[in-house]
Amino acid sequence: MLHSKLFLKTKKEAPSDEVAKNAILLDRANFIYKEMAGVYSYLPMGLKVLNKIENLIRKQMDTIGNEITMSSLAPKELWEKTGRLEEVDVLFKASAANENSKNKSSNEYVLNSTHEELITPIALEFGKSYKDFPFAYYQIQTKFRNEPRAKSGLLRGREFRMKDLYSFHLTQEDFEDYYEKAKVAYMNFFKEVGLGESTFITSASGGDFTDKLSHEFQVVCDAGEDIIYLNKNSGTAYNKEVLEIELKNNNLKVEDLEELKACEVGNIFTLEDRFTKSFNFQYTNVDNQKNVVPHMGCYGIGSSRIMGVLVEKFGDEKGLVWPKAVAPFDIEIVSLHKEKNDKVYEVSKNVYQMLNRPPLTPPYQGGEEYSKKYEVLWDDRELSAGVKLNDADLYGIPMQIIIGTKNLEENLVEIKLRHTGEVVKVKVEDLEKELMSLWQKVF
RNA sequence: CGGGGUGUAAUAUAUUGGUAGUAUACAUGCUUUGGGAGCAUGCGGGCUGGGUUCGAUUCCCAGCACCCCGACCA
Repeated sequence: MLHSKLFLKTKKEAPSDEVAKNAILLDRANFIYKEMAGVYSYLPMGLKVLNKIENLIRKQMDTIGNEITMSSLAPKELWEKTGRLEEVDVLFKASAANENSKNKSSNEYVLNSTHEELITPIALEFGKSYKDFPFAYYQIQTKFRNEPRAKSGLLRGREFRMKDLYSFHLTQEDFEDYYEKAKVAYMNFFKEVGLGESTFITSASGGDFTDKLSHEFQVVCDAGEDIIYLNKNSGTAYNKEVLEIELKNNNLKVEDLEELKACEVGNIFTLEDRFTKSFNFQYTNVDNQKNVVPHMGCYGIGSSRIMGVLVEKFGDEKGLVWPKAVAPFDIEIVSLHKEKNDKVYEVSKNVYQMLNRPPLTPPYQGGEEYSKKYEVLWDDRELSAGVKLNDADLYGIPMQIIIGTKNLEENLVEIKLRHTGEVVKVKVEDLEKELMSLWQKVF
């Protein structure tokens, strides 16, 4: 991708109305655009990051469920049926009533904050026989919650991206087995996205539905709103709200645990028959008897929140720093050319053509030749060196190849690793080889 | 939802009860190119409503928006 084709203009100054690191850096770098409190649009590079995060989620979820997309808008009757229309006070309700319009429809809708009300009627169509079970569906979608207090950039929004998966089972044993599989898939994802070492599964209260199984996935992060207690010996952690019980159950003292600030990036919990009952979701068993499906589980990951957490954890004073698994590009060529026909420009162009490959698309498998190449952003703008070097640091692309007149006189270019600041000078003809070994060092 | 703070140009800000200034960005021209270049010219501004006043961007009140703390977080 040529930088000149990207539609953006970075900002030198932080926005006056933001304090959160993720909000400031993502705004300055033009990854996101603020529409209102807790509501952001995603600009080209921000969308690339979000998509990469969500594709990593897909990769894991495809091992335990089928992807679908449900509607954002729901008829309010579905929510009435479960009694949650008035119960959930973060619910956005929409009305089609418009006195000035010829369309006299006055239907009322819900902008879904979660999709139990949608998935259960869908599942009911297909889960007719005991032979159909178990099964699971997931989606990655925009959610709407009228948070009383949206805050901290992408960390707590009123409109945000989330993966939600729902599973249906006939026995407790089968449900628990699946629940553990989901945990594994979740931790695999957190490892891949660059948060493996700082993500902990914490037991938590079951919310409004049940006091049974419920777990949160907490990333240790100063910007987080939650407090977790980590048992360093066992590697297990507890949520503040269940601390007392867990201390008792595990025969521990508070002093044995480390208190840490954390941000909840995922949760999984037991719904039992809370929703299958509401919709009278019945299946036929082997004896030709009808029963309500007894076990349903719900599993969420906040993909846009993860983007914010990554910035909070890895961003530095110069700007964003992305793990290579989700960076908008693998490499940025910072081309300090004077004009579009000088030597620096020509060398940059050759390097770009040598290294660049188009973005991977599903199923995300390139050939061997393909795997030796990279997604490259070439800063081909005719701007001063300082602007380009600072922008490159701000974007946080893992590797920079800096090509300028001085080094080129000795046939050298620089490779800079963004996350360590390490700079290596290499001969132009050795560039491809050096890149391959340095790429391994990028986190 | 309770408490606190802030609303001036696309962005960041200054000043003032009487003609609103600077920087960035943007446009044009020339000079520049290894860490946010220089000169010149140009474009562009007081959240909304009410009150006080001869006169309000400034003072007062209300609303709205945004940020922070708390409550909340299905």
